[in-house]
Amino acid sequence: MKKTQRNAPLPAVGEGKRGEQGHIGYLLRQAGAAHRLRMERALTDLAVTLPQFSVLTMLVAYPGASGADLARLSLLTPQTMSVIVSNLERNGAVSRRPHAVHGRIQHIEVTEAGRQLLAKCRARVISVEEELLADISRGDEQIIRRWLVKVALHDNVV
Amino acid sequence: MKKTQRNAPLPAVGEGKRGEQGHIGYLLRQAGAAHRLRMERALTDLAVTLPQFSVLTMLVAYPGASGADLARLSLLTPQTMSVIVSNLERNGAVSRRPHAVHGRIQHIEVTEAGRQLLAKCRARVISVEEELLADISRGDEQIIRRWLVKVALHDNVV
DNA sequence: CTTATATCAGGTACACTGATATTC
DNA sequence: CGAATATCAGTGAACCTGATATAA
Repeated sequence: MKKTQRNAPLPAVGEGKRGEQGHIGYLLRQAGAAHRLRMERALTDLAVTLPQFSVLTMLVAYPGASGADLARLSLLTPQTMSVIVSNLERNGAVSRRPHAVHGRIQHIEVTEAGRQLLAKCRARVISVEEELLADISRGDEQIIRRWLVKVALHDNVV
Repeated sequence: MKKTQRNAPLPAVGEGKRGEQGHIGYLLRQAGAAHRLRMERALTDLAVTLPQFSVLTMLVAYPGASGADLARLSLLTPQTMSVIVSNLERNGAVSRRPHAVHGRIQHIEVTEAGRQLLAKCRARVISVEEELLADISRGDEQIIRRWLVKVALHDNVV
């Protein structure tokens, strides 16, 4: 009668009562959380956190961005971004350099060690990312991509 | 809250060089982060964090789940989940109750105050969630939903 | 004087590992 | 004993608000 309840795992996201038809925000949250956790675990060996990986990636796309720039891109406060950048700097992945002419601004740049680190991160992460699109048709992929961009942008303003 | 803006901003997610065709993981990360931030800000007045909201939601779906159950559902360690539940308990939103028969297990239940709090959270969050599907056709919505569930589940096993 | 930038100081919630106790 | 559960202790990265200093 009372079998072990420990081996009776609760149904997860897509298996519950409302399942696939549940709140879209719930589904996005679960998907984002699952992906984030897989990413974090793929990067633990390299002692790189996901925010750090994200900042490194942004810095390669926009070399010499300032802390304020990065904060705006990530929708974070300058103070929070400063912590992340400081941790990267402590690990030798980036360096701060004062703006040539204009006063307070600090350019942030990826060091050579940082580039190598980023390359390693990408190698670790590639299989995780490939899984995201496994068995998805090109047409569906475009629909999903457009939606993700729309969600990401939506209200940078507000 | 937050302060930003004003200076020539860098192009964001969908506007960059690769834009919509960038790494799908990057797009998912940005979309998830943007949604998470909007949610957090919608909930700040209620002093509820997103992990707390998520746990409350799960507890309503699976009343009396244990900390270990919740940890498995969220892909977190039992210790981490214990912290989140403790914070909810401190705020009177949930209560722990020892299992009638079996020893160590603690059932966690949403209190009446917790239910009311959750209702308020949902009211705050509803507009954020509605935006997610604005201008999305029913057909595309189904494609997106299926993909999100697939991403969320994917490797609960591994 | 106003705005943008950076940074210091302080605090909280999450997330991890490791160790311990209890129960089945 | 081993497996599952809960919890204590400690650490760290990330997030916030508020205050301060500097520069355009």
